[in-house]
Amino acid sequence: MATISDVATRAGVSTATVSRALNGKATVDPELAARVLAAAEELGYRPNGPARNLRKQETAVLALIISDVENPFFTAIARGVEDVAHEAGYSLVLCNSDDTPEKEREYVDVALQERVAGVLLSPTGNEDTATLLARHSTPVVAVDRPLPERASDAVLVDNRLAAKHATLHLAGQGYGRIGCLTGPSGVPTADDRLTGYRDGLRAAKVAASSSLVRRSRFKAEGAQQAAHALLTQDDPPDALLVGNSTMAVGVLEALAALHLKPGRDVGLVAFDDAPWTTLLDPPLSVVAQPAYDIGALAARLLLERITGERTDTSTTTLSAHLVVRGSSSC
Amino acid sequence: MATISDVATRAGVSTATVSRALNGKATVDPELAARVLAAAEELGYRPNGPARNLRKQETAVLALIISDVENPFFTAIARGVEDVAHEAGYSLVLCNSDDTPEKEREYVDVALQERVAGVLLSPTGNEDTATLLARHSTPVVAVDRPLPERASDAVLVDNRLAAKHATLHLAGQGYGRIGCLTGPSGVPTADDRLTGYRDGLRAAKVAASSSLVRRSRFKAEGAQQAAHALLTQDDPPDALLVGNSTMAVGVLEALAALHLKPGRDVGLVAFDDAPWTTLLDPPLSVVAQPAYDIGALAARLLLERITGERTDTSTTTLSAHLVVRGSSSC
DNA sequence: TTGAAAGCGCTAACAC
DNA sequence: GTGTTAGCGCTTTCAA
Repeated sequence: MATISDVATRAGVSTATVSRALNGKATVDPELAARVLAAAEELGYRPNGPARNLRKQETAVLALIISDVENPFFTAIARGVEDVAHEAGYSLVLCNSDDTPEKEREYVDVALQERVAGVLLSPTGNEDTATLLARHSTPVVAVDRPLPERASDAVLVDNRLAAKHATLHLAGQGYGRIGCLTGPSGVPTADDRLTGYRDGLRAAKVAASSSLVRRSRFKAEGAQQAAHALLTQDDPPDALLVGNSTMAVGVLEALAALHLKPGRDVGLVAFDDAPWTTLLDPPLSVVAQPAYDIGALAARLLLERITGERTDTSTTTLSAHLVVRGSSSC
Repeated sequence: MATISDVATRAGVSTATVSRALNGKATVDPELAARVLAAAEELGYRPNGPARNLRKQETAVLALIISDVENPFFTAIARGVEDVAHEAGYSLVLCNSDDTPEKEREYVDVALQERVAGVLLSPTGNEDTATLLARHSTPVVAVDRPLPERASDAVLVDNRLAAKHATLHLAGQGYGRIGCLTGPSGVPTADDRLTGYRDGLRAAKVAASSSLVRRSRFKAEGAQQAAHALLTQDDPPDALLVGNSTMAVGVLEALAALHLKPGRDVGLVAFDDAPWTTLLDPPLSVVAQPAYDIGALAARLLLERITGERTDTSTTTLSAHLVVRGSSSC
């Protein structure tokens, strides 16, 4: 593959001039610049990224570490990040941590090695990855979940408030035994939603009971089992606040298997809007999170920090909004 | 950030020894190796990726260029690719081409610049990106769609046959005016599905009519409009083969707006299985594609080519299978 | 405005 | 088994 000196030879100039011409530096004779451009074109020259990165001690790459690209919520975030990154001339390395501290740690290591310009991290709650990044002074923005014990930029959603609103809504619809199916303990979003749910019960003066709360991974399968257990126990809930749209699939399957109809038999509100929620009968009430915006904003913050435009740390909390549909009214 | 010579100094050895020790070369005195490891650990040393990449003239990075990560089919592919890549110690750069030749071209340029080890490409049908890659002898594997006019590795799905089967199934269920809603002209998967649909009509001896065929982007919105137009015209179809699950959302919305029920009023089969398809009433019949496997296999092929284990080009065509549910029987 | 030359951090000959 | 050294391809002083 052609190098900068091949181009220089062909254009009859030095490599310095080629570099300057190709990078659009002002101080280059137009005629020489044209010759350089032509030579580069003829040779199909592409600057060697690693060489440039080494020399400049910086790369135009961001890393996005999320739990799972197959989760539509994270996909939307990824899309937001990618759009902004691409716009700014940055590439995006995608990493699935599967919510395991080991994989997260491994990916942070890769990011550090490759000297990525910055990292967007939806942390598992594992402390050392954050300190690791800090030690190497790589800019980080926490996405969807805060970084434990460390002041860093973060773009979050007010899950607690959203869960409270959703719970109040269910109570207002006349459901009296409202349950909650949330994600694993220790995952901030899961915990916040549970706390918000309890806030809601309290505000609505509805009795809380630990038998109405279940946790599972943020996946359909676990949620299905948990929902089944919840609905077949003594004194089952008559409504359910569900942790995300993937879990909602499991819950809806469990309901169908028990011949229970959403809304009529069991009131339902799930976190995350998804295109298919309106197709159900009845359509699913949801807490819609601005996932794309989270990603786009986080990427913008990260870029600002990378370029040094901003040095103070900021936590932005976006709000989610309740979309009431048929599944939450008897 | 600590460099290899910092580690060398601290361990009291040369940089060569550090390099050897850290890369697990056999010929290093165990005691020295231990000292090196300790020094590296103490300094929080991370080898400089760009420097190593420059020196070795290779990177452990793959690029995945797909039309849209928000499409669950591509997401599943991405996940398959990432799992295999990660297993082999490779990172993955994610690129959304939005099915535009310009963005695709742009991303191929980036991949070339960064000297990625290989590219997984779901091409728009634009010829020059393929030749570009070939000119620079970067290994490529085409994913989901073949590379135009060029012998390269490819992992495809037999869309034509699958579409034929689906159409035959609809005909067998007694639908007599079967329509087809597929993707943009020129996108091979869209065209193949249309061809297969026509194969099916012919085999079933059902009359074909161009008024029963519509195209739109592989998105819900376009599909909704197209479906609406199709269903409100004179002599509307009584069944529809739909191009993918995203389009299916649009079609189902259009049906609901017209108070038409899938199955009873309009038979429906859509490409791509999705978790929510079983939640509908009636559940949606689909053509399930092995998306994760496509990604995983493509990544494996690419890695084999990168390492030189394989030099002959191969085209693997996986088959999709029809999953009959309620939406395709009156 | 242009060129010569140093050097980013690493690995791989090569010499010892 | 270990050290010395060249050089990957680029950008950026520094001189001219």
